[in-house]
Amino acid sequence: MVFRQRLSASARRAQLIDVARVVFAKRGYEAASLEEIADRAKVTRPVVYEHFGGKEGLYAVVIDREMEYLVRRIAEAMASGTPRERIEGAALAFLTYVKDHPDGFAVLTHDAPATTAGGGMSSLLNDVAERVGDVFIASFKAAGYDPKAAPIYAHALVGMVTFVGQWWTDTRKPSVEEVAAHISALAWMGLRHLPKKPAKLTAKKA
Amino acid sequence: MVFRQRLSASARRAQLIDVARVVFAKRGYEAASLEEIADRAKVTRPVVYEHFGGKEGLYAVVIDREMEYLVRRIAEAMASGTPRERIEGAALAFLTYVKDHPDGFAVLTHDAPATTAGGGMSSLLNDVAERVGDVFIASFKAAGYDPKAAPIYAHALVGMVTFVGQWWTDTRKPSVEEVAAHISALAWMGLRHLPKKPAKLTAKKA
DNA sequence: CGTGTAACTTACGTCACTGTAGGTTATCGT
DNA sequence: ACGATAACCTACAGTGACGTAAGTTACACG
Repeated sequence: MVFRQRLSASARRAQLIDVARVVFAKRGYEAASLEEIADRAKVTRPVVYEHFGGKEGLYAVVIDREMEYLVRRIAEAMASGTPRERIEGAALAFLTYVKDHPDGFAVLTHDAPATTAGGGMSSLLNDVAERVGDVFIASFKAAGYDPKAAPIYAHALVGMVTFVGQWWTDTRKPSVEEVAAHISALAWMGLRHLPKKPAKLTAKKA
Repeated sequence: MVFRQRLSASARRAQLIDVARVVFAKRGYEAASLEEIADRAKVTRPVVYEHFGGKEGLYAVVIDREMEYLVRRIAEAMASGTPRERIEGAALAFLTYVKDHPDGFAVLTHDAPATTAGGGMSSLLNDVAERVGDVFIASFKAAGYDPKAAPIYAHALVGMVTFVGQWWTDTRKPSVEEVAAHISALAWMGLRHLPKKPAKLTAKKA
């Protein structure tokens, strides 16, 4: 006979969010079922409805938490330093997130539910790219580049690190520092001037 | 009273594939229903089962067709020329595909069904990146680079163009040639040596 | 030591979709 | 013109998930 522990509202809420993140990561939004989430939390479905109103509500909370965290980390990494250091820092921050929060990353890469009837599905990471784009616009103006091109580069960089992150999740072979060095070398120097062995960035504190 | 045209087996098959691509593009695999596909084709569900055995079978055919086409186009674009021309050609080929076959592209970017119980979901474009990686390994060896890093760059480039392609699908503002010029400039020269206005590649015949 | 409230469960109704069995109609070849 | 066959449809059974109503149990607090 298992002890069916009875948790406080906030504790159960937190636990459900954790469990939901895992399930959404594994199955994607559509294929995930509240049944599985409730089962894993050793609870029945009505509990989930009580706390989050339904599947969409729970998903929204998970997403919001994850986006918040990721964007904050990237923003911190790009807050100071030379342009090159910002790029490398952002790449490292992103890949570190991929390493330390694989489930969260998986949720962000999977399809979001089709909310608005009009368009298709939007990758959550598009939002991240847009925020990066805002940062780029300022830099582009300052450097005399066409600010209309900024979104292109922002999305390109986010796409780079996202795709590499997905690949790295499977292989896990080179360290994130090494991978980040390669990526930022590509982004900064280009294939034309690629160094034989990119120098790793010294790890940041915290 | 609408003429319920009776088609030959192969014609109906072709039509169903076309319709299915649109529906899978809009809804993603999980949320797509054979019901909607059959309705749009002015047919009832059993017809679909007769031809493809079910949802997975139909999806498999759509995917196979699309992958085949995309990979062929990229391979052609990377078949000859200087390294830089190959990069730019590949980017342009990819973006042209995005422009001319938005539904196919959407299908490829959406989640694939979780076939194997073990892992998560695999983006279809990972396969594309792997094939590009094979091409890169040869070039890397020839140029004296570590071939183990080749997959990183391959995935980075595919991710770049994929993400930008997704963004471009929404905005449709700069022409694909312009976008391809920006992307290949980034990939080749890097942010460090970015030109003020990347030169467009002359359009290829056919 | 009761008692009220928060946490949780059992039970139910509904819906959308899948997959299949068996019957119906158009159309092609002769 | 008329059968044979391919193309198609109606109808049904089953499944899994969503969402809700009403009842039950554990725990805090006077």
